[in-house]
Formats: sequence, C-alpha cells, structure tokens
Amino acid sequence: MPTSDQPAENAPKKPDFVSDYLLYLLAAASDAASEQFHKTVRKAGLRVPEWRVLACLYDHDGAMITELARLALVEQSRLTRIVLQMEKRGLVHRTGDPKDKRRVHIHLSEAGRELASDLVQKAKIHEQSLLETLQNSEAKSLKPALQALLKTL
Amino acid sequence: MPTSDQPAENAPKKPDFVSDYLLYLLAAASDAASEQFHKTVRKAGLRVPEWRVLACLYDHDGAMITELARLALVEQSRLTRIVLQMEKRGLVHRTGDPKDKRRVHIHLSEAGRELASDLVQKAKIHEQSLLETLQNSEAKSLKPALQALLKTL
DNA sequence: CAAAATAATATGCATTTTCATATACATAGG
DNA sequence: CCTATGTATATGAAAATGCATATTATTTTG
Repeated sequence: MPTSDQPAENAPKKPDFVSDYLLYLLAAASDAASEQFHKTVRKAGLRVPEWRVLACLYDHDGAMITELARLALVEQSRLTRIVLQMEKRGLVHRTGDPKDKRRVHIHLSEAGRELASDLVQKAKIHEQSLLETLQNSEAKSLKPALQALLKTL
Repeated sequence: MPTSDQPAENAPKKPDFVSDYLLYLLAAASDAASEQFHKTVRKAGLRVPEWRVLACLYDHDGAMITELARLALVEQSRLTRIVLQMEKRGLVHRTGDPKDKRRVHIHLSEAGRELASDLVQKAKIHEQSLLETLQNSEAKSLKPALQALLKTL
C-alpha cells in the first residue's frame, strides 16, 4: 500500500497543496481580513450582504437589480430578496424605469445613505490600519495585483 | 438638493469607494478567480465546500472536526453536516480518538483520495494558467502578499 | 476527588440560499 | 405586426446555513 497516514521519517515530505494554492489564499485572506470589520457591520445591525449592497449603492445609487447583484457579488434572486428586506427597513427604495418597465432601480433612502456613509468611513479607517500592519512592499503590491487579476478575468 | 443622480459636469467627481477597497478587492478577486474552477468542481459532483474539505484532507488526513472547519473556512456545525454527507457518499470516514473520546477524526476513503488527487491536479493546472495571464510582476507578488496578510492576522 | 469550567461535536429550528422556472417586458426577424 | 428570442425581476420549494444550545468528555481548581 503506497499511501500511509504515518509516513516514515525518510519519506519525501509532500509539500502542502492548499497553503500555497492561489484560490485558497484568496478565500482565506478575504475571510481573515474581513472578519474584524464584519463584526462592526453586524453591530450596525446589518448582515454582510446588506452592507455590500449599501456600499455598492453608495457608489452607484440607482443601479438596477442585475447590476447591483454583480457589483455586490450576490446571485440575482438572492439580491431581489435582500433588497426587499432592506426596503422594509427603510434603507432603500425601488423605482421603476419608464424606458424599460422590466427594470427596477434601487436608491438609498436618507437613512440608508447615512448608514452607508458611516460604515464607509469606518471601513476606510479599518483598511488603513490593516495596511499599516503589513510590510510596505506587500501593502503596496496587494491592491494593484488584485485589480490586475480582476481586470484580466 | 445637494445629491443628484446626474451630477453636473463641473461637480467634483467623488472617487469610487468599493473599487479601491481592499476587502472588496479580496472578495471580488476570490470570487472571480474561483468561478471557472468551481465549475470543474461541480462537474465532478461536488459542491464548493465539499471540495474544500477534500483538499484540506488531502494535506491533513485525519484532521479533527474543529481543525478541519478552520482549514476549510466553514463554521463547525456546518462542517459536521458536510462531513456526514460525504461519509454517506463514501468519500470520507470518521474515527474516534481513543485519547480523547470527544474528538472525531476524518479520513479520506480510497474513493475520496482518488477524487481529491484528481481535482488537486486540475486545480494546479488551472492555477498555473491563471498566473500566466497576469503580468510577471503581479503574479510574483500576489501569493507572498496574501500569505503575509494571513500571517499577520 | 468533587465540582466547576472548558472543550469537541451534534442537533433543533428559524432563516437564508439556491435552482429552476414563472412572469412581464423588450427587441429582432420575417 | 406578429412571432421568436432574449432580458429583467420575482417566486416556489428543497436544501443549506447559522445560531443557540444540548450532550458528552476532559481539564482545572479548591
């Protein structure tokens, strides 16, 4: 039996796969880096996808459902329901598009905009302190590398 | 009304928040980079969390539930259920720990190991081609930067 | 050593999520 | 202008998920 749970001392140590696998590093880094700030999000009474929607609307107020789903990295039918819940809570409102009656545009309410602004500010502060804990070279290269990755995909 | 969906030409253009926000870039890059390979995973009859569990066991066969949950980036009670399902499908089996009877160790079955090896190989190929689409400088800096981020968190 | 505190896993249940598809509207081609 | 095809959003229903907590085992402490 060639495989063994207890490799002999002289066995050629197989290097780990996951700890050097790009997709794993991306997922793990995303998780780890977000964990702290997501606590802030929940303290503000939002779930993470709701925060994402608010943040995307902060940049793209009036976006339609499909667009917002893509931006906020959530599946369309899920976004529809998230937006409906947020509308009930008074964070956003929905308007029809006169040019294309299928479309629904989502807008921040005043309360939504205030909450978004507050959290965006906190996010920026958190990001700043996160970047400061990294070596200068790593902090400098991270965002451009991620943006390049996104651009080519 | 100071806010407007149609800013005047001379309005000071507020730069986007999300498109330059580290946590967003991480989540978006993770999503985008994984999308393709996750199709391969689903073609192999696995859901993404199951693939993550297999891959982690590929490196850490015999890991206990808590450990595996941490490695595979899933919450513990969820992992318990994922593992139970995978056991029913014959991909893993669970053994008790004689030294500490609370613990449950998870092992790859032969079928599980074969599937894991196959997918790990495909993952490496996919990763390789992904890195090749990036500029050399970006590809070179990405993994170290992510690993540094993980290390400091 | 008994009791309390801690740890590992499992489970009940409410909620969320996904998938497929329905519905409504828009556009293109004959 | 009618039909076919495509697009945007919503929804039903099965399944997955998260949260709190139960259960069992271990460790610590007085």
